Amino acid sequence: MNQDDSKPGANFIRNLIDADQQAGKHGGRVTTRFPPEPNGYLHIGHVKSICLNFGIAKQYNGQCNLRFDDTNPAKESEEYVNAIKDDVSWLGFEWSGLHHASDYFDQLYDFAVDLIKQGKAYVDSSSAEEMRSMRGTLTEPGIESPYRNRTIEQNLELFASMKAGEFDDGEHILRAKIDMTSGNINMRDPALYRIRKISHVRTGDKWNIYPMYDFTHCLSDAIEGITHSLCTLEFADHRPLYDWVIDQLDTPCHPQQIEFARLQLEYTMLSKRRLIQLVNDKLVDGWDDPRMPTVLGLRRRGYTPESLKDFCERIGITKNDSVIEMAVLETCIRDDLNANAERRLAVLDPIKVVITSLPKEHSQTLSFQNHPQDESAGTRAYEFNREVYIEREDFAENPPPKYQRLVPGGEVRLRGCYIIKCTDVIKNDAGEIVELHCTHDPDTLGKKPEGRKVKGVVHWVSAKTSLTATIRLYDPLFSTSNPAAAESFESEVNVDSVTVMSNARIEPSLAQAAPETRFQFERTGYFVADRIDHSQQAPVFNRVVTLRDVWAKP
RNA sequence: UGGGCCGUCGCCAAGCGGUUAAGGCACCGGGUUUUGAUCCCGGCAUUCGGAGGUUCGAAUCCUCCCGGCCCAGCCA
Repeated sequence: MNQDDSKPGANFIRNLIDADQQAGKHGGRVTTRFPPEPNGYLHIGHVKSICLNFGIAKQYNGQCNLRFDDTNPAKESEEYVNAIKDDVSWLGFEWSGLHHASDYFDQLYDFAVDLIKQGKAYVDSSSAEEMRSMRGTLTEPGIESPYRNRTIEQNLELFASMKAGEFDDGEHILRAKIDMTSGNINMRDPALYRIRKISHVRTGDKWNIYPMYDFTHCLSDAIEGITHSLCTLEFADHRPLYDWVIDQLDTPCHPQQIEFARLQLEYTMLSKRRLIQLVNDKLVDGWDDPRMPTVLGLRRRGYTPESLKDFCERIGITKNDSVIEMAVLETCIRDDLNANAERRLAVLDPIKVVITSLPKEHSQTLSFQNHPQDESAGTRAYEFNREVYIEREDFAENPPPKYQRLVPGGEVRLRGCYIIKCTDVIKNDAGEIVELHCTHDPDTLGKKPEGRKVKGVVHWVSAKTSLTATIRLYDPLFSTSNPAAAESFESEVNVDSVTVMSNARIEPSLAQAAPETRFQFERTGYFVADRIDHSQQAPVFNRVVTLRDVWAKP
């Protein structure tokens, strides 16, 4: 429904790039990159960054690379690399170049040697603890390492030996020689290379030393000709170092690092470390659990790429430390599915209704519209019999005020069918309602009843032709709006966040739905055929989101 | 209390010296409706964290103050 090329909203980064374009910076070229570390699955926070980087490249007819920041072999794996590529593709983005920071290890090493030759980097043989104690504190300057004045020749030799594997992890480290008294701790002789005698997914055992983020990222950007290097706010303090490294070395260009605020969403938590914890502690069923804020989780839940992109467009890009309400995300998927999902009937918690005014063998084929606002979606045949199921909560013996569904002696319309009147409530020995007896008004099919108004409309399925299905309903994974702020976020987990309706009844065609097909089950919400568990024999649907419901509001 | 960053409606967010201070979400009405959905129409900041100052004119410039976020990995 949305025209795909609607103008993106203004934000400070686009304003800045407009100014760069105006000034002819980079010859008018715009190149961005999305640079994840392959140490976990992507979540909706990454989607914000992906939409920004790819969106800007598209807007300015530029390029956007996908680059894996794989400089810490201890944490990274191929599994994550593949998952990240799948997620970006599923979102609908195509990267211009696919790179790995490890592709640049040779060049990076040469840059480091260059720095040593300029006297701007040195090998420090202090232990990690010693380094920490010499770094100073937030308010006190650090002190210089006793190894800071080694000669260029000594440094060159030591660094070569580090590379050759002559030392163990932690024995030495390559540091930039900047300023131990800087107010910015990142400038107090930051580490550039550390010894890590473990093999790397892509470079195997070739390297005994691996470059640090601060040395790698800026140079990788420069090597790729990135013009605008967009990252989150916590890297703002690293920008002076980013610029320092590039300024010392002979690089193809000097990208501009620009920081924006990370996404924060209510009732969830976007921290890789903690998401891993949820998975490992089995608080969720995996990275693709429909309650997870991961791309895989949102996908399985039924969110569409379009809805996520719409979400990113709506929340904007700023440096404000803002927290987005869940309602925004839900509105995005409702808007998409309202326009694009076909309607079906399904009863989550069925109760049988016998229409006693109809003969036992009554069978009638009705025609239902697949979409109320879109004729082109067509119609489908829908069978009506003497026995149907309606939602248990659509009948009330003692209705609350303003209840407009079925009550004893009351009338309600079966959606797309007749108006029925409840004549008897059948209970078992325990006093539970097991069945309702109703009569129908034969003169109300496709027309309003004579002389009275019947407000309530209730969805239903035929007892004879409907199929049993499993339908999962979800609530937020956390019971508090800011679980990350809690002492132990795991105690904030909402233990009742999944409700499995295993006796739901669905109209028969639904069993044939391909996995990941989305529908609106009228009056109960938007649902998706589960991409893993759904089959024709055992249909399984997940509720993506409920319909907006003014009546249900607390 | 060192350095960096941020404060515009309940939640986001445009705005960049002259606007009646956009828009979205949420909320509150009202209309249409065989989904209490959708859709439509209307309402919703005389005010921009606070106080001073500059200016004919300030959310936009200056000063001070208040509040919040980030940084002391051989993680990214």
